[in-house]
Amino acid sequence: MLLQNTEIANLFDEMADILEIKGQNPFRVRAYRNAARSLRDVGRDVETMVKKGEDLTRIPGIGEDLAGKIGEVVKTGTFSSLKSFRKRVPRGLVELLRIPALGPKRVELLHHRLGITTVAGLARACRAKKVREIRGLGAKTEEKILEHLASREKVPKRFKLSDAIGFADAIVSELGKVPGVSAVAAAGSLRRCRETVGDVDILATASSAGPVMEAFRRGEGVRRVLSGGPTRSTIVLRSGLQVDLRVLDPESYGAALVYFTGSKAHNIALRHRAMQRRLKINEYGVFRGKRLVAGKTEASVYASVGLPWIPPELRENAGEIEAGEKGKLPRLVELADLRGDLQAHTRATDGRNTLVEMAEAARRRGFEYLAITDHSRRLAMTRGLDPRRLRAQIREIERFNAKRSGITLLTGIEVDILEDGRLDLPDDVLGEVDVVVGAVHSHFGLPRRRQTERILRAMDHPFFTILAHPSGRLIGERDPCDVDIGRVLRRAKERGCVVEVDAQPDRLDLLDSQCRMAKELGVRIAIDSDAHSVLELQNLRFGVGQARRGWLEKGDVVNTRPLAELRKILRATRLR
DNA sequence: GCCGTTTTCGGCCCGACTGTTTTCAGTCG
Repeated sequence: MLLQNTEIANLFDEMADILEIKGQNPFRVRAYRNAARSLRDVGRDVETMVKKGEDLTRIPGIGEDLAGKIGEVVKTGTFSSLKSFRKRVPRGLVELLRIPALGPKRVELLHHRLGITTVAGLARACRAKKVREIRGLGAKTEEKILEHLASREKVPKRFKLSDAIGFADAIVSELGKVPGVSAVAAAGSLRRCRETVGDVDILATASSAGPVMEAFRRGEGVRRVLSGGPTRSTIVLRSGLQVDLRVLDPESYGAALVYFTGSKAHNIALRHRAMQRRLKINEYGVFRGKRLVAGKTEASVYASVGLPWIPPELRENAGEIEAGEKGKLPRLVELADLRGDLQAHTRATDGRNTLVEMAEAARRRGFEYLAITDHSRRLAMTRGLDPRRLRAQIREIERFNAKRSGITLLTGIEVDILEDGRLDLPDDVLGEVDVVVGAVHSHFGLPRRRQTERILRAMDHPFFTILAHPSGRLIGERDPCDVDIGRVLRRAKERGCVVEVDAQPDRLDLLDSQCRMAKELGVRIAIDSDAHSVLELQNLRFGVGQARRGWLEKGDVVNTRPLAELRKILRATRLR
């Protein structure tokens, strides 16, 4: 759905890179970058908008000119001014911009003075110590480039949210013990619950910055210190994760938290509002002239520009500011709202705990219900259930529920959606369980039309309850299937079935933008752990984060309902 | 190249750190 947007955004980013290297008007460069970001965030397919003749200039950052260029891309796959600029700038130069310490000025310098046009050429020049001879560059820069080129294969570019949170929590807890520290918190994309995190930003307030900076740079697991000033330091952990620490005055804490939580686009929009009110926002506070007027808390910063506090997950400049202005911010779903979980596995297939262990872990979490949804026979490597074994499990669950142990198990199955859209078990046995979770586990590469029809057909099955991990992506490993998610969600609405946010940290599927689309369509959502062990019930926090990024409220999520109400919803999904 | 309670021209977010400089440009977030 939004593939086309991303492709156009990539072309605009490339144009911005080229213009930057050519030393063009920086504001023109920024216009392309803003437009690219806007396209990625807009949540509507611009290709469709173009074909329907809709007005693209209503998208923020898109004016007459760029609207025309988008039209050109939809028609031809590219736009003519990009093509002519590409001829004037060797393609390799754009790649050089990705190297730390190299920006447009230095790339142009390297090109102009040393004739460098490729990464390989740059590496040769560095080894021959030619780069340090250029005025404005030096030996340190040369070494930094070589070091980066040597290590860039080894280090993953972005970290999964769950991994980054682990590292961040450890550092926050260590820094909290340093004498004189009054507050420590992780900000950045981690706080916004982005599915992956490029680096971690940590803020601290302290009576004196020295000791906390010292503790940070000497901390456990620090591979190297990239920079270290009196108020800011950057380190790289052995895992390759980069972490920034900023130490501030308590009076600035809220302003700094806003600033370093981002997103960048959200902050820019806030500063625009501040400018209109003749205020200035920076990481130290909100200022009228030189006078500090707010900044101790986040709420004070937002209040200074006439807004309520905005939850971090919404801070993407994707409508949250307008919603805040009108008092229409969503009351986002919270982890504590969940009363149960509708996808979990046991040792019957590929889970690591028994049905009773899973039930007790869910009860300890305070859950009222848990659906047991092991795999179906098609997934042979998990020893998927055939009708006989599924019926045996149903009996086992009935016996468990008869004991009234403080939690109710729902019977279920995660049934494979076959290549042609049929389900992997016969209708009669599917009719015997409470929850039929349909999932694609094979033929991920079908062309869009067939993949979409396959899922639609499966959802039309009379006993279909929940569509599991609809895109099938595995973060960093497998791209999403080519599915028309808009069609799938519209059908789910008509059909009355539920669509899942799978909370596994490498799935987080539905994607955030798709959650928002689902909400707008009024599709019912389940946030499921997809736990394969008792520990993995904790995944739910990531699913809730994803749902919050998609603006979902308690009322949108079926497993916030008490059991009796949930049962009604489940029964209503059955077409016979 | 975008945008508008500063409205069709003239602005455009802003501060920290590094490396190279000898007072600052470039990069980064």
